[in-house]
Amino acid sequence: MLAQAATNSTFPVGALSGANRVGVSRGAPASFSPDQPHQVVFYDGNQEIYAQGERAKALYQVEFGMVRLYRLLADGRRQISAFHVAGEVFGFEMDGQHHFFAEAVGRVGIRVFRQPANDANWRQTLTAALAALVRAQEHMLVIGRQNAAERVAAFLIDMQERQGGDRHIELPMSRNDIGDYLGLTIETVSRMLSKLKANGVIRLTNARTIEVVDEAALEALCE
Amino acid sequence: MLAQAATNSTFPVGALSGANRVGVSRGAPASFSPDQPHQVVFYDGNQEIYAQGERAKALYQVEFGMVRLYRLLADGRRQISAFHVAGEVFGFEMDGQHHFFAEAVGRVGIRVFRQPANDANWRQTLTAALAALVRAQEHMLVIGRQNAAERVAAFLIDMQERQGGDRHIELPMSRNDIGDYLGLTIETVSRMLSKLKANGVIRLTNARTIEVVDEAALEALCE
DNA sequence: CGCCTCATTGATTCTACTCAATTCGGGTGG
DNA sequence: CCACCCGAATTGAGTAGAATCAATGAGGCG
Repeated sequence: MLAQAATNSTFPVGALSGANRVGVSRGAPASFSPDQPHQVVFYDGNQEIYAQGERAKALYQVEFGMVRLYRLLADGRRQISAFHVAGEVFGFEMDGQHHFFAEAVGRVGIRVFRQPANDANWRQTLTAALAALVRAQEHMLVIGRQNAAERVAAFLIDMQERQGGDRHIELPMSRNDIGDYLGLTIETVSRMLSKLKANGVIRLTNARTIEVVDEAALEALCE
Repeated sequence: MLAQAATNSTFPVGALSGANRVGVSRGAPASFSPDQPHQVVFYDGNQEIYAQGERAKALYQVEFGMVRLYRLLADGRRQISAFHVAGEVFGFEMDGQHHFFAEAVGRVGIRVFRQPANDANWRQTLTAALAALVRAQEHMLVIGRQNAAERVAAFLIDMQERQGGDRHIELPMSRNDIGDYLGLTIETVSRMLSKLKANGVIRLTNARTIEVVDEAALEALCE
């Protein structure tokens, strides 16, 4: 498990705000701190946080870094349903079981809340769950009805917003992850990024660092 | 709005159970009845229950019939994020606003709960929200990573389970709805159904009534 | 320095979309 | 009752877009 260390600082709210492109303010919970001693656990990149089918025993809040949630088909096809960044809560269960895999994308710090949803923290839990639900439903629109270029553009804008709106975006995840999130192959993701670059919409400092040059053009791609 | 009539019967729990194909028991709430006088409202087919951006003022539980939730892109492309059947709760809001459209598929009865989530009903609300979340995440796997045949097969199995597992399935929605749910065109949906029919997997009594002949073959398509 | 993984680019294939033409079924009115 | 009409569904032909297969390039690390 490799779970290391444990601090107990007050939760620093991630500086994540701003409305997304379809006019929904993301509503990450301002804080999430049930009255219990909780701890921060660290994971290295690609480490498993929990597995599908595993007995759920806690909720998790990202402290720093990024987490991916995904499911697999029998033949190995993978769909990443969400990336979670600082401040976001994940690990909701139904029937006491996790229905997805959760893994660290890079090194990540996770605050663990071992007590289940109860009368004291229900509101925070519900708020976090609804945020995840709205996000999931919005993502369905992207993967169900947008073409490759639009998906990549939507992804970049989403990442940009979640990193504070700066023109320089850091992509902690691989092309493979992006593909599995957008329902595309890694080649198509790469091609679309190259096209955006060729059209002067973005600049690729390196494979994992992107600068948005023409934000309007990027947004236009999202309809 | 056309909202008609109002009864006040005790809620009859829909006979909806059974694990879905990926081993998740669907967890529709056994009941949902905050201690308030609530009423059943009836809608005709294609009537709007609420609109995107509309101020949210209630939660809704399907009494009978079917409801579709969807979003639109600027150019009219539509993604249906969920169909809801008897017993299921929808209409969760964030920031006091609905983020989706809700419409009756055919004639439908809806129990309306006007009071917001509170200390008395938080558990039921959370359970319903988590059920919707798990469903949404599972549907992402279908539209993100499965081909047309697999999507249609998954849809049929899902409908079958939600109607009690009988071999005879009633599809209250149009091919257009199915397409917008699965991220396919109506022609592709039709072709896949024809292919399943040609292969002896299903029988089409009429366009809206399907009999599952070879359940194993259907499930095999879902991986 | 060389290896290994990740990313990019190219050539080709194939799935699902688009456009178009029937067909089917349900409802209406003569 | 039957003919007609209209929207929904099916079927067909051709095309476009993303997947696949394959080769090359760029970093990062021992």
